[in-house]
Amino acid sequence: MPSVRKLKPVPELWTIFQKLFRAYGPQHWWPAESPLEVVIGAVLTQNTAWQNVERAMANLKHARLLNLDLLCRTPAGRIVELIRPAGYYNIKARRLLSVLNWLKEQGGFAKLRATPTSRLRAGLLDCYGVGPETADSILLYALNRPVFVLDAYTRRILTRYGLIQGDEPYEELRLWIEESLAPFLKKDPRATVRVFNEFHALFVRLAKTHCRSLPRCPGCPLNSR
DNA sequence: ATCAGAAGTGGTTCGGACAC
DNA sequence: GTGTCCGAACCACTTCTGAT
Repeated sequence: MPSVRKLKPVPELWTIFQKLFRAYGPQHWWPAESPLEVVIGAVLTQNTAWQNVERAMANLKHARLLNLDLLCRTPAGRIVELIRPAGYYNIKARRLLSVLNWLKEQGGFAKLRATPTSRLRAGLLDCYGVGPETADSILLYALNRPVFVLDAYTRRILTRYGLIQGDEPYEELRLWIEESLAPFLKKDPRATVRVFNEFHALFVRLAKTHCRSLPRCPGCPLNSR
C-alpha cells in the first residue's frame, strides 16, 4: 500500500542540471524543423528509436505531406505505408490523425498561441494515443510552454540519485520538478522553456550513456553522489 | 568472434476487478 | 453508477545470453 506523500521542492535538481550541462553542453533539441514535425515526431517516437522516426519523417517529407491540412485529408492507409519504419504503424497512424485533427479543429498552431497551457494540455490528453509524456513533449518543444517533460529516463535517474522513490504519479513528479527549479528561473517563461528543454535532453543523454538499465557508473557526471 | 534466439525496453489503450 | 488500479496487449528495436 503506497503511503500518501508529497515531495518537497529541493535545490539539488538545479545542481544536477548544472553538472549535466557542464559535462555535456547544449543538446540542441528538438531535432525538427517545425512545430508540426515536433508533433509528428512526438507520436512516432513512442517506443521507437529516433533513427527510425527520422526515416518515417523523411517518407512524409518526400511525399510532400508535412502539412497539417494535407495530412488530415490523407487516408490512414497511406499514412501507415509512409510511417512504417517507425513501427506500430497501424496504431501510430490512428494516434497521429487523432492529434492532427484536434490541431486542425483548434485552427492550427497560430491560433493556439492565446490558449492557456492548462487547456492545451487537457485537449492534447483527450486525443487518442496522447498520454502525459507525449502531451508535455508537444507543449514544450512545439508550443514553447514551460512544462517539464517527465520520462522513464528522468524517473530512473532521480530514483538512483535518491531524490524520489520512483513510483510517484506522473503529475506529482512533474509539478515537483517544476517547483524545485522555479526559484532558479525567476518566473522568466523563456528561460524556463530553455532550461526545461535542455534538462530533458541532458537526462536522455545521461540515461543513454551512464544511467542505463544496467548502470555504467564510472565517468558519470553525477557519480559523486 | 560470430551468430541466433531470448529478454528487455518504451508509452499508451483497453478491459476486468475492486472499492466506494 | 463512478472512479481507481492493475495487467495484458501492441510492435520494432536494442541488448543480453548462450551455443558454436
